[in-house]
Amino acid sequence: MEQLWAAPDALTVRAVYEQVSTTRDLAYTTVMTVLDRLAKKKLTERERDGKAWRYRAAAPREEMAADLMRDALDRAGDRREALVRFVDQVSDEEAALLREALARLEEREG
Amino acid sequence: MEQLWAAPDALTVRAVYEQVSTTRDLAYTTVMTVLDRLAKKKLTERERDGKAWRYRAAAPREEMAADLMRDALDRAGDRREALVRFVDQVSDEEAALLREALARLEEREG
DNA sequence: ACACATCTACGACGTTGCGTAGTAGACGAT
DNA sequence: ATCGTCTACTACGCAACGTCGTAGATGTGT
Repeated sequence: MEQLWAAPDALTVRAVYEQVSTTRDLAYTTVMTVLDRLAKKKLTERERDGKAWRYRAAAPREEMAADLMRDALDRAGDRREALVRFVDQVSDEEAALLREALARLEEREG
Repeated sequence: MEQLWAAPDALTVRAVYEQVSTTRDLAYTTVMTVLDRLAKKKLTERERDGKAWRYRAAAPREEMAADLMRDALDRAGDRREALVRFVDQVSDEEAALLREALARLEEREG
């Protein structure tokens, strides 16, 4: 159900429901429950808008992916080894992106 | 239950059980079931040894971590963005390890 | 004021994965 | 024959998840 995050931001339940309805046949309440549960898990934030709530992804997809990568790395034991294996798996393009990201980091940190 | 992988390799159920018993109070059959389930999920391989099976981790902890990192990255949408965020989260030491791993990769690939 | 639509809150049900464990059956050793 | 050791199969409780229904509050049109 995470593809709700593909939408821009701060949507009302109704809006998400309409959106989702185009591809899946779900009840309005189902969408609501999911949104609520995600909010409870802090994966989503919500703010009042009159009677209704507006939900917004607490963090973009990319941040979530990064968090998951961190979690995975933390379970590794030998982080060096894990990182080596990771870059081994990665495509050339991704390796280039990684180098780029690291370069940018270095530059920022001085 | 994954800390069974801390052990070296190719252990019989009995051996794993003995090992685990030192820190946790589990039934022999419990260990067996867990091993069996892990085997079904291909996280472990087994080979006959007389009547019994010997189990071996299909991949070391670090490989598993690397796989998880890959999975996370694949769910990112914008991989560049995800990698940037990832290196942002990472400690200095880990960033260094990453650079090292990338350097090694480059060297190997030419 | 009343009916109707729209929301939220809360509970419920089935499925799945997991940790734990018991029982049954096979087989070798004593 | 009886034990001990193994595997295979089944089961139970629990949590998470996807799905949804019902109840109650509140706003809107006539």
